Amino acid sequence: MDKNSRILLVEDEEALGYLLSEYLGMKSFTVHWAKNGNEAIGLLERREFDLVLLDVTMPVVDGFTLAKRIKEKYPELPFLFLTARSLKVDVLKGFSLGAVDYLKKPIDEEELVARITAILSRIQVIPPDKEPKRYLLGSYIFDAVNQKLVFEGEETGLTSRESELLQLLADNKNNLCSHRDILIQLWGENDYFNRKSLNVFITRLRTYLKKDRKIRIENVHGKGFILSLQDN
Amino acid sequence: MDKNSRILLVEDEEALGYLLSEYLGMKSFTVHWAKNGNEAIGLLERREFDLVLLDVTMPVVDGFTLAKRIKEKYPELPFLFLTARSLKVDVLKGFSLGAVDYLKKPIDEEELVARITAILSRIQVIPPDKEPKRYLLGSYIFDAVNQKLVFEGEETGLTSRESELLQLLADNKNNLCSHRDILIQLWGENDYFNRKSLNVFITRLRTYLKKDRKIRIENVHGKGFILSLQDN
DNA sequence: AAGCATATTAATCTTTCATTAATTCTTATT
DNA sequence: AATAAGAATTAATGAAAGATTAATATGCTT
Repeated sequence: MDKNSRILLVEDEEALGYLLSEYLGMKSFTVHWAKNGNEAIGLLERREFDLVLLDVTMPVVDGFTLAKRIKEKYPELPFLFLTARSLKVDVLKGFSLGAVDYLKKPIDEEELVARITAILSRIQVIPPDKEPKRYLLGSYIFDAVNQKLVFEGEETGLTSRESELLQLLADNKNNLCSHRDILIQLWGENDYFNRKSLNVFITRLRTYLKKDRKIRIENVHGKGFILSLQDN
Repeated sequence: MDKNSRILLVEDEEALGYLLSEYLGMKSFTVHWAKNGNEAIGLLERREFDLVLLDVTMPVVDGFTLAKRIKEKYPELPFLFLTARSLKVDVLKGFSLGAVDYLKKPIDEEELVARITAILSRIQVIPPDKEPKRYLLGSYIFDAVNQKLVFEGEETGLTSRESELLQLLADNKNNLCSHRDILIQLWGENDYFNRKSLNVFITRLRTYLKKDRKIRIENVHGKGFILSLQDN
């Protein structure tokens, strides 16, 4: 129905993933392509989607497991499977997990678009009042949805990138976030230039956070960053 | 929800029609079997259904034609095709007529049930929640029903759009309303021009609201707007 | 059909922000 | 200590988004 719907594509095969994201992009959907389940989970945490397109056979976190998690955390978010596993038990399992559709590869692209469109047009457009997601970071309160950082009542607006990055770090508080994961999650690609860009954002977050010494962003040389919070 | 749902089956083949109505009946759906398009039309007028299962190839009134009539007269009633015609053009035609699904014969009965169940479970029960019609916005009182904004006894009439927009923002006071949600909610579509239009209205609301500094419409770059109210 | 209120489109100007670049500072390795 | 790679910092840039004002179109009411 409404163009510009945001689709999360979870597909580990390079070729098919590329093909689909290009094709759907052409059809004026906004596509984010996660190459594995963990990437998908991260993206779901910090971006909004209207629909998820799931492969079943994937390493690490398979599609069924991912579907289960989606159903738990985002019960209103429609997802559908696109898979080579056409066994009846798999189909039934897919639907029993709450899938809206179960498509068998190879799928005709036009039919895929028709089915996606059919699904989206049946969705209620009532914005699901997303609760402000807040993190307690020392004396700071970080509101990820509204992109605000509050220190003693004084609030600072964050840009989208700043906010996404801080959220990713906060979700892994006191744990290492590798360059690689950060770049894949937020930039979609892990290359030299994006890494430079990441450094700039780290610096900016540090300046925002320097009012409370208990919280800081540490660097692990050659590995990544840790948002470390000293308790006491 | 899904149990005991009323299904209208439109199928001219005796054998398949019998089989399906028996099977679906066993699964505790209430099935009415129409053997041709005219019968179906008659039944639709006399009874209520939750879903229609349509064959395409039928004498007199074919499935596509029937689908068109259903869409016109009962736009909310979901229908799906079950047919031997698996040509791509037919599939696309089916969806373009508003079908929820398009199944190719022969279909596994269990899968059919799974798909029907999936469709029925997505039928939206729109909660008739009563919106508050009067809002306190700092020193302003906003009366959404009468589209009035009152500041120290002095009232300003708002236009419908202005009022709708302010109400949406007020319902999400201190929380981000994305462009997307605003546009879809108020304009029905999220495109370049409507977005420009939205900007104009934001400007207007801001001029109305500038008598009280505690209330203001903030912009979150690339995301949307926040009606922010400073307490105290 | 004229006149008014309202909504949309257009045109112009301003601001924001991610990225790139340039430079200095750190750390690890030899 | 010398070197190279990684990291931090600051500033510059250009494209996109937003704000504002004005002009046009749409639709009612009389």
